Amino acid sequence: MAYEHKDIEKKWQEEWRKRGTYRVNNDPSRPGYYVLDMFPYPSGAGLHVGHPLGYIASDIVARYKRHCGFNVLHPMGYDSFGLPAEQYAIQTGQHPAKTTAENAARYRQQLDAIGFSFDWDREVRTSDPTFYKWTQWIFLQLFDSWYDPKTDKARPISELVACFQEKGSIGQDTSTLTGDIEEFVGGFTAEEWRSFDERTRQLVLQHFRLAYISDAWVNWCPAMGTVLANDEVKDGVSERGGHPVERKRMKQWSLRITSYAQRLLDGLDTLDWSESIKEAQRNWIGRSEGATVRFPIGNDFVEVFTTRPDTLFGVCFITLAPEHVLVGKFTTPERKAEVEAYVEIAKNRSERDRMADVAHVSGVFTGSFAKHPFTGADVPVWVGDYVLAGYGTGAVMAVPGGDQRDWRFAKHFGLPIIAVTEGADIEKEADERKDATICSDGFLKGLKVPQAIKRAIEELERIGAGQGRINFRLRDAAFGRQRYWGEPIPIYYKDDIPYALPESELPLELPAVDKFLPTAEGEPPLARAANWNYQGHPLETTTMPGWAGSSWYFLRYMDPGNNDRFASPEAINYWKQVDLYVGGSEHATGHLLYFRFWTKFLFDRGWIPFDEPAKKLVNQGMIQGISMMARVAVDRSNGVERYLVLPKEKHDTPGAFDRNYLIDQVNFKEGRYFINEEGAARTRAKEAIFREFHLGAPEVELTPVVEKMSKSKFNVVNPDDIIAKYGADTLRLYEMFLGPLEQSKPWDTNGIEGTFRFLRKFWNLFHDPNDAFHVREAEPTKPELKILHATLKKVSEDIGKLSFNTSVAQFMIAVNELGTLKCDKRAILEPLTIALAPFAPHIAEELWQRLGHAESITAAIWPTWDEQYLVEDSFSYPISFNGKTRLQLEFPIALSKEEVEAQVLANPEVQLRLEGKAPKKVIVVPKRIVNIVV
RNA sequence: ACGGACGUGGCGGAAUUGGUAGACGCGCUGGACUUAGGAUCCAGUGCCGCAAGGCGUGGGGGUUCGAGUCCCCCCGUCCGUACCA
Repeated sequence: MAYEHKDIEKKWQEEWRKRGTYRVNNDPSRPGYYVLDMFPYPSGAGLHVGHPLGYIASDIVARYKRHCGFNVLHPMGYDSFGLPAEQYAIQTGQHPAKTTAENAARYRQQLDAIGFSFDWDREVRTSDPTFYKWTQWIFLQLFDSWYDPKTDKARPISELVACFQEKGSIGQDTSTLTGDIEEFVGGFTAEEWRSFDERTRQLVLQHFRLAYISDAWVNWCPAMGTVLANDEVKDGVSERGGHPVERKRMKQWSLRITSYAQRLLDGLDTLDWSESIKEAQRNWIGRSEGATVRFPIGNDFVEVFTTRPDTLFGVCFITLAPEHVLVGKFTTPERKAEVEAYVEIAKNRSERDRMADVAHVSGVFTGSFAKHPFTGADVPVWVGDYVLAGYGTGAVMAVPGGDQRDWRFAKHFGLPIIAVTEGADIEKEADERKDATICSDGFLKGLKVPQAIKRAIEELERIGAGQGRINFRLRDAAFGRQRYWGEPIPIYYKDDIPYALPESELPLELPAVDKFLPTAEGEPPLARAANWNYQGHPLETTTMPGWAGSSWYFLRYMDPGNNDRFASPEAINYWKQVDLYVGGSEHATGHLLYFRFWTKFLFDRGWIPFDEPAKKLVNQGMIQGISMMARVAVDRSNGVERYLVLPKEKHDTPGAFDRNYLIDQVNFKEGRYFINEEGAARTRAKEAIFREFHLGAPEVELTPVVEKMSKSKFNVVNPDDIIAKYGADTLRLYEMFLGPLEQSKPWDTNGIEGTFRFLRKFWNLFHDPNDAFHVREAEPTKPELKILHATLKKVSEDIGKLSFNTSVAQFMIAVNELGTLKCDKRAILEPLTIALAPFAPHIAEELWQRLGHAESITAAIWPTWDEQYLVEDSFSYPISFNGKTRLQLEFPIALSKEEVEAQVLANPEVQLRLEGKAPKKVIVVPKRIVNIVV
C-alpha cells in the first residue's frame, strides 16, 4: 500500500548521479535532438512553483525523445551576470561572484529535487571566464565586421578597407552603409583614403563596424547609473526597478542590429514560433515602406520620411523634432528666443512626461519656409514634440488633411488644412483611409492611393527630390553598461581610438575593485581597478549588457569544455539548431531578437551552418499565485493602526508577534480597510488568518485574488514544500495537469491530491494489499489491451502537441480502468510504466527495477500503439431529433448507413417519437451520430 | 488607439477540428468501513423542475440536418506596443 515517494526519489536521484544516466555524448551514430530551456538568472529568492513549469515540459519531451531513440541534448546553466547580485554587492560589499555562486547552488539543489534529466556536465555560467572568453571573442568578431548591403551579409572589415583602398567611398553610400547611421559620413576618394592617417581611418571605420562606439542618444537611467537598451525601458522607466529614464547623448558602444532588420523580419516566416512572439518582433522591427523627400530651404534642405508620398500636394507645413540638428540653423533671428525656449522645455521633458500627455499639442514656428518640391510653394517650418527624433529623419511633412496628428497640430495653431482625398471631411478629422482617391490639385489627382504613391515616388526620383525608402523602427542596440557585474568589453584605447584586444589576451577577466560603485568622476566601476590597461593603453571601462551571454549560450552547451573555440565544428554540425526552445514570452523583443541576430552574424562569418537559433519556440504561461486579500474592520480610536497576520502555527500562541507579518500601511475603502497595493496584507489561504491584537476581534474577510506569484505579494508557493509532502513526481504531474502549457493559470495546492492519489493507485497496480510486489505474466484480456493502447496512442500524440494536461488525464483514466479490472499483468503494466516515465521518472524507474530490469528505464524503447486493439465492433449511436439527442441505440460498426437508418426507424421508441409521421430526412454519420429531421 | 491571445459548471480545464458539451481532477452531497480520519472505497454532482421536460459554452444575429467549433456585429478579460510619419 505504501508508495514511499521520499525514499524512491532520493534513491534514484543519487543513482542517476552515480551512473551518469543523463550524460550525453556527441554521438554521430544516432540522430540528435536539442531541447533547450531559457536558463535562469539565479536570484536570491530561489525557485517558486511557477519557475519549473517550462522545465518540466521540456524534460518530458527530452525523456520522450530519448525513448524514441534520439540522442538528446538537454542542458541547463545560469545567466549569472546581472544587476541584483551587483546591487547586493554595493550594499554589502560582498563580491557578486560569491552571492551568484551561492544562489546557483541553491537553484541546483531545487532543480535536482525535481528530477530533471539535465546533463549537468555541460552546465554553463555566463559569468564564468571560460564562458565569457567566447562572449568577448564574438564581440571582437562583431567589431571586426561590417555589413555589406550588396551581398546582404556581414564581412570582415579588412574587405571594406580593401574596397576603400581601391575605390574610396561616395559618402552615405547605400552600397556600403546600412542601419542606424546617426552621423553624416562624408565621401572620399581612394587616394584620400590612402592619405588618411590611422586615426582618421579608424574613425571612418567606426561607421561601419557591427560593434561600434559613437555619440548616440541613449536611455540613461540616473538611479541605476547606466544606460539601457530600448527593450529594457518600459513606459519611460527602467523595466527593472521602475526608475525614470532620460534621453542623453553620450559615447556609447552599440551593436548594428539594424543592418539585420530585414533578415530578422523575413526569418520569422520560417520559424515555428507562437504568432504572438512573431508579431511582437515584427512590430518591434517596424518596417515601413515610403519615401524620403527633400524640401529645399535656401541653399540647404530638410529631408523627411513619409509613408504617404501620395499626399505631397496636401503638405501644409513641416515639423521638426525638437532635437533635430537643423532646428538652430533654420530659426530666424527674430524667432530665436522663442524657439530656443521651446526646445529647451521639450528636450527636458522626460520620455514619460511626453507619453503621459500625448493629447497636449505644443510647438513653435521657426520663421523659415521650405520650398515644396513639386509646386514650389512656401511651406512653413515648425518644431513640435509630437515628432520623434529617433524615427525616420526626425522631421515630417505635415499633411493635416491626411494625418490626424498633423491635423491636430494644424487646428491648434490655426494652420491651413488641404483636403487630399475625395470624401474627406477635413473640418472634423484627417482622412487616413488607404483606399481613397486623391483629390488635391496636381498630377496625382484622381489616382487611388497605392497608384499615387508609386507615381509620386517616380516623380520624386525623376526630379531628384527624393526616393523610395524602407524605414525601420528598430534602433541599434546600446551595448555598454556603466556597471561592474558583466563581461568586460575587450577593447583598449590608443589615442582615444578603440582597438581590439588580441585574441590571446582573452578572457579579459573582471578586475578586483575596492567598491562596486562609480568613481568620484562618474566613471564606471571598472575605472577603479588597478592597472586597468593593456600595454599602457587604457582598457574599456563599460561592461556588456545582460543579454550578451544569452545571445549565443545555446552553442556553448554543444561543446562546453572547448578551450580553443566557442564550440567545435563537429559539435555544431551534429547538434545544429535548437529543436525545441521553451521559455517565457517576456523575452519576445529582447533576448529572442538578439539571440537571432547573433546567430545570423555567426552564420554570415561562416562560424555556424544555420542562421536561426531555434526551430520551434514555446512560451510557457505564468503560474499565478492566489493572494488572500483582507478587509479588516477597525476602530481607530486609539489612533494606532496596526494589524497582525499570523501563520497558522501561531494561532494558539496569544500575543505572538512576528515582525514579518506586521502590516502598518492600509488604504481606506468602502468604510473598511482594504489592504492591497505594495506592503499589502496578504497571506496564503488556509495557512494563516488575520488577527488584530490591539483591538480585540475585528471583522475579517478574505477575498482570493489571482495575480502574479511573487515574494512581495505573500503568495509564493515553494516547490520544496510540495516535494516534501507529495514528492517530485506528483509535483511534475500536477504542474502539467493544471492546464495547457502556454496558458497562464493559478496555482491551487488543494488540487494536488488528485495527482498524488493517481500515483498511489498506479503503484498499487503493481502491489498486493500487503505492498508486496505482485505482477503476473498472464495473457492480457482485450479490454486491458484496449486501455493500454488507447493510452499509448493518446500520450504519444499529446507529447507531440505539447498537450501534457490531457496526457495526464489519460493516464488517470487508464489507472482507474485497470484498477477496476484488477489488472496486474506485465504485458500491460510494463509498457505503461515506460509511457509514464517522462512524466514521473522516479516512480517509473523504481517500478521498472521491481519489474526485473537492471538497466535504467531511460534506455527503454517507447512502446508503440497498435490500432487493432482500438477497433470497436459496435457503436452506441446517439439518436437525435432535429439535433437534440433523445436516445442511444447500439449497432455493429459494419452496418451500412442504409442499414443503420432502417434499423433506427424500425425501433419502437423512435416510432413512438415520430408519432406515425414520416421523417423529412435522416442523417447517418457512421460512428458518430444519427439525426432525424421531422 | 493598434496588434496578439482569450471568454465553457462552484474551481482548474476536456471536446476526435462541424457530430452525444462538461472528459480528467479539485470541491461539494450522501453512503460504507472505522476508536478516529484531513485515510480508503462506493454513489451522485451544469442549471431550472417532483417529473415529463426545458434551458445551457460572454451577448445578439446568421450559415447548417446539426455550431463551443464556421461567418457578421457587440461586450468583457489578459498580454504586448504606444504620437513610428
